[in-house]
Amino acid sequence: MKIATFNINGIKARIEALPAWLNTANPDLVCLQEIKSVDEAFPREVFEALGYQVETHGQKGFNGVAFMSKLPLSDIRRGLPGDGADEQSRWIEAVVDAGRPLRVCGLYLPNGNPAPGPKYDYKLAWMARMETRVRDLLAAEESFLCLGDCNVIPQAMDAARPEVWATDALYLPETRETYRRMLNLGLTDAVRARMPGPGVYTFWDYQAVAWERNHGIRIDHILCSPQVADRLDGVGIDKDVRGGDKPSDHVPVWVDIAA
DNA sequence: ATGGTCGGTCTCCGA
Repeated sequence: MKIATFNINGIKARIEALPAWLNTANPDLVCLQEIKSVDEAFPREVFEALGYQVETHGQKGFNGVAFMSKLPLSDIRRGLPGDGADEQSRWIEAVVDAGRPLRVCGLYLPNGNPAPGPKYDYKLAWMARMETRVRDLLAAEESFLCLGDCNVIPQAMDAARPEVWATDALYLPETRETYRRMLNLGLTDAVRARMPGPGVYTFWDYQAVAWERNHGIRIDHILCSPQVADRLDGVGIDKDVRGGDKPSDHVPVWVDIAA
């Protein structure tokens, strides 16, 4: 079973590149971030025609997450628990039925810049809520994945030029400590486990010819529960997508899970 | 050399 994450940076802008990648990569399930669309305006027919069930959790203008799945989904939940006043669409969760149930959490962790400030406070509070959800799922001993744009550069080796990110919300010590504490509960970073760095990136800025100079960072992550880590058959980063026509600034990251 | 690029949108804000 192939499960992927892809920050598409706008569904309207990616209406050609996303189907092209789906046809080539053929994932069973993909978690999308930054759909930048309300649910009613999402062009679901395009993807249903390719055999995908589409489940969106959008909002106007910014953010927004979604699932596209060729396998049946159940228990679909929208929104990260823990703050009823949070109106940002950054979390979607479902159980995918592939012989045995696997819970999939698609996430778009807040960017947090500028730091310090209210946006950084929101990032840290959001991470605390995510940790609570992860603790609950671990306690239940469920098979689950958390995957998406985590907006965290875990280590210096995950940036081509770490010095540039020294004061950035994606790399501040408190960001990395908070993220690491969550992983240390028992989650496996699938890409790091199978692709030891340095030089493994998932994002290249549109600015400053970052792609041409390979000035990338690794911020799109797939975190596996212990039960899923045992079934990890392969991981990949579809880096070539960044060099295609009208690319997103992120590329797809995927895992292959044994049946 | 304090710039540069995208996407979505009440032409600036978020990344």
